[in-house]
Amino acid sequence: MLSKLNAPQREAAKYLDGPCLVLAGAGSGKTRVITHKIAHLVITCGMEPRNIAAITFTNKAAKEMQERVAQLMQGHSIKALTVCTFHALGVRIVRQEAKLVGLKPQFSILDSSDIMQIIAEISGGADKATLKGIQWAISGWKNALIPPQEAEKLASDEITAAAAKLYPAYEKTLRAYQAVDFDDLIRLPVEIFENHPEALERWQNKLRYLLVDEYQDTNRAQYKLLRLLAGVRGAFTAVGDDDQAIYAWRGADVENLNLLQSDYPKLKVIKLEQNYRSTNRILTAANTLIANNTKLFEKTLWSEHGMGDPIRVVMQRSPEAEADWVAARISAHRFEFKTHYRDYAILYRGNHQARLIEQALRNHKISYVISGGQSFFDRPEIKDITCYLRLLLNSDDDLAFIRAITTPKRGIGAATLEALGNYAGARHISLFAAAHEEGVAQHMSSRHLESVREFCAFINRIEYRANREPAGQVIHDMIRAIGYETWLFENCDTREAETKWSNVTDFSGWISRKGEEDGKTLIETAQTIALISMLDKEDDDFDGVQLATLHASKGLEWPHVFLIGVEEGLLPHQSSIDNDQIEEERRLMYVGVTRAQRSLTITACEKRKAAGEVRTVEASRFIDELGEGSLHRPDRNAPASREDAQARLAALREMLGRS
DNA sequence: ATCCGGATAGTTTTT
DNA sequence: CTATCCGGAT
Repeated sequence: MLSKLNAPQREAAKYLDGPCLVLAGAGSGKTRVITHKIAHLVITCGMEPRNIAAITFTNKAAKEMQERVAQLMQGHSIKALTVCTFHALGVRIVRQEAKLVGLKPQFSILDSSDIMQIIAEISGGADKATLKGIQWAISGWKNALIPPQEAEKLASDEITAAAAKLYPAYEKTLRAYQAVDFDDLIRLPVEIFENHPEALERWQNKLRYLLVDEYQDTNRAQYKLLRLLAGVRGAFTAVGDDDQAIYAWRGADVENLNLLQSDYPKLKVIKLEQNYRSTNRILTAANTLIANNTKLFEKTLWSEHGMGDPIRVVMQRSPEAEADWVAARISAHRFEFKTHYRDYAILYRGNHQARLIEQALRNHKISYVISGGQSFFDRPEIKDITCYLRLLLNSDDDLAFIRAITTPKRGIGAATLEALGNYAGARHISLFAAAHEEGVAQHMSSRHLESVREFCAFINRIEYRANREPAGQVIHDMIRAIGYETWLFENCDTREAETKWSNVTDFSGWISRKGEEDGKTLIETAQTIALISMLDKEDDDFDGVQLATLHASKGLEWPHVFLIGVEEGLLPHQSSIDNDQIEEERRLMYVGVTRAQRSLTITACEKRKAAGEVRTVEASRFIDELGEGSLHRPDRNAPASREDAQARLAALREMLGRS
């Protein structure tokens, strides 16, 4: 079973005598260790899959893990195995134990735009930046398990003071809507387990072995949850890499690595240093770079892939020249080495850098894909539909009620909703419930009340069907009944409406399929969508150069990587220089460098526009920190090398051939 | 509802 | 400086 692992990997997969921390360097096969450990637990140790949970941070990682376990354990049913994100596990816990925290099992999960809306309402019209700051502060407190009373003491500036003041009202509003935010999905399980030992025991008994991926990204609340679930037995394996901790700014606490050691003195620490991804030249540079950080655990990556080519460091005059150079180089390189566009990635510090690159790639007729961007579920047309689903699940969800009842327009306007809202507020009930009461008739015209009640009756009818009939049929009928398609084409220009409508049909088709696969009703299917960020319709076979921020590149790899804008002020970013956060920036650089399998090209500009004026900028200190021995710095003024000349000729030929 | 002008910020982002 | 966002005015 474990024969395909190297020695430390095998040790990590087999070790079951207590808590285990696997320090898995970049490209060292951490997913392999996790999947093999699961297989080992089930096949060799006879453990039930239902008692094992593997926890990841992203849906993508969860999905990959699931596929790889399935592949590894063909012939074993792993249906009951838990492979999900922290938040998905949180949802399961809170849904099952909902009444312990005063929620109904079908509570709504609000996304960040819903939350902005709530904060805007309870703060009584602050500007957008302030709203964001407040949301940020409250989220931070929740992730650090700081209750409202304590938050007040911690408030240091105007915004955090405002946030602390609004925190209780914010919580109250969420509860009134029978809703939770993402942070609650971690915080509430912790609260449940701390206050209800019997619930904790139930879950400890169910999840007897835990595997945590990307452990360095955990925040306080997540660590607490892990510790509660693992209990005194400490039956868990945490896999992570302190050198790839790049999310401190959103609450991830590398200190959790230290805590693991102090909380579990018997912690077994296993290092994975053999890399299966990159050439030794790249690894040496990465090792040399990261040695500049003060470190908890020393690691030295090595591989059997030979020395490889030196890292190419190229200076350009301007960001425009840089973008053009990279595009030209990829074009030539692909032609010369008969590679595919998908073998290349261009990585950068900030999203704005993608613009020039996109332009240059278009000029060179190079196809590309940008990772990140707006998630499918954030699109307005999809939110319109999901609000109907939220309302079907939870009629107390006033945000969903308002959006659904006004989209498409059905003659219910602000005045009617305000009257309904006032009545509901006075009686401490939801808008939906208020519409059903007799008393509300005195606050609005019968014509308006009639429309509201008609809408509610419609929702009730759909809800009845959503609990019984196949998901696909009900959602299809619902979308048709509300006249969404017609409304789209009346309110957008044709092109836009077509795109939006196609997104809606994609969505409804996806719900259909999902419902069919799991043999579930619309109600049951709808419960699972809040946490899914993308429809997995990423075409793996699309041949395009990958554009990604360094953050988004973590966990991915490409044969040829271009790291652009490697300048003081950008990478490391100026604000990180100012705030003494160079080490995190260095880890970001480290992540970028270790994405490359065969070749790495680093570019920097001599001049860059900042705040309007063109400034002379310096190459990043991180370039020097890679070690001169790993680098090749072609002199811009020297005659082009034979290789370069050939490449250029090849590119030229290709362009001529195409046009 | 829609358009225009002024103000404002211009890291990283998943769930 | 410039893109975006918000608010005010039509």
